Amino acid sequence: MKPSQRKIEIITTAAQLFKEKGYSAVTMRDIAKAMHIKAASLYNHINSKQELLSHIIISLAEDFTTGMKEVKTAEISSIEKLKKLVALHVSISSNNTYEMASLNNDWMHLEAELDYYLKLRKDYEENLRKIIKTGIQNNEIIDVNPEVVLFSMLSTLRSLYIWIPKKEDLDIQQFTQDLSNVLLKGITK
Amino acid sequence: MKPSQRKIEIITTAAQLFKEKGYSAVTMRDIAKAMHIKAASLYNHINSKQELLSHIIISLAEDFTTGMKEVKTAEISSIEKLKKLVALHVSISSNNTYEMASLNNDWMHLEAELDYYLKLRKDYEENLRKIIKTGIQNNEIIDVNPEVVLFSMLSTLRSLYIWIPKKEDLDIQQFTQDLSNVLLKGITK
DNA sequence: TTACAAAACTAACACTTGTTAGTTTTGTTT
DNA sequence: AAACAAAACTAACAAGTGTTAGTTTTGTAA
Repeated sequence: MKPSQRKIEIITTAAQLFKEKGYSAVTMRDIAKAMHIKAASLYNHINSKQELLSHIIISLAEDFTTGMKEVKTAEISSIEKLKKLVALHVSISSNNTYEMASLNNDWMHLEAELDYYLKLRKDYEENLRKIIKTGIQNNEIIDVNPEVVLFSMLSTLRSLYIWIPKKEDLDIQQFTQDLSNVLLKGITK
Repeated sequence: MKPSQRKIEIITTAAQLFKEKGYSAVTMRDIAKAMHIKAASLYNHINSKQELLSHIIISLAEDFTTGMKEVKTAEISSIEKLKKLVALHVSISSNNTYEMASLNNDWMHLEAELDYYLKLRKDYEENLRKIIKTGIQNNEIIDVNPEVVLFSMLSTLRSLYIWIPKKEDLDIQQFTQDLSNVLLKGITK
């Protein structure tokens, strides 16, 4: 059973508030007020506050997992794979700026689905690590500690949700290109 | 009047808990329990929960401000300035892994000192932006959107506190060197 | 040993939290 | 107009929140 329209509205409102103050600091009364109803009315549509967080984070995490699966099985070079992952992150982040905040900052407040989330994240990181290591073996990527490359890329990609909405008239395609250049080719002449 | 030893212990304990769950999800009873005392006893040493957060964030932010002031007035190339900033972030982050979490994730819960914090952060970002722009004009840095460079560097540097403690026997000097290479020269051969 | 301050304690406060139960309103279909 | 479900409401709960007041314990200096 997929969520009703009203439930989706509640989840979206919750995500917006979670981005501003974090899951723990947002009360059910805050969410209700933003929707111009009373807190108790929310429970005609949802089961718990936790369910809101869970839906926001898990569906996003699964989007990333799906994207990674496509990239890693593609028959392209390691560098091309990394470029595709940059595009994946820009795409998902620009379409889910609120939800990405929860994914990054509130995952530790997951209860029932914490283990599942952690597995998805670990798998994602290991796939990315493999791509980088293969790239080094292939001589596509410089011979530097792969952990540093992994860390640096992932840090930037995970912060996109903060920056994208700050730039009003952002050309997503141009931005993706620029970011790929900076991340892969560096900034030095 | 500088904080007493016991007050420093409370702040440190608080910072550790804030890193795990965030400011809002940590109660005074949590902090007290971690110190094997009762919550009310904390108030013999501190004035409020807010004071804990404020001390953690503001003193760190001022460290960065001090570091930036030294870098920007140094008579070195733009690239050298960026290298110094990488070293500054690695140094502060590795010595304050708990506190850095609050700086990154809980600044919005500051009350009296929110405006001051925002000013420090804005000034820091503008100084970094200036260094990057000068580097582009100097032909030291490739001609790409400086906002993308700023964003990419800062995202990575701000996430150091997550990664550094995960690597147990990390050679800080080597790591600083590797990170500078990856951020400035890129990863492509 | 007495005196005193530092630092712990117990008890309680006013308020906020997520959530439930039961009821009324709203809107649509017969 | 009658019937029914969807979605709002009021009222309340048990538990947890930061903090205060007043008291007792602990450790140290006279």
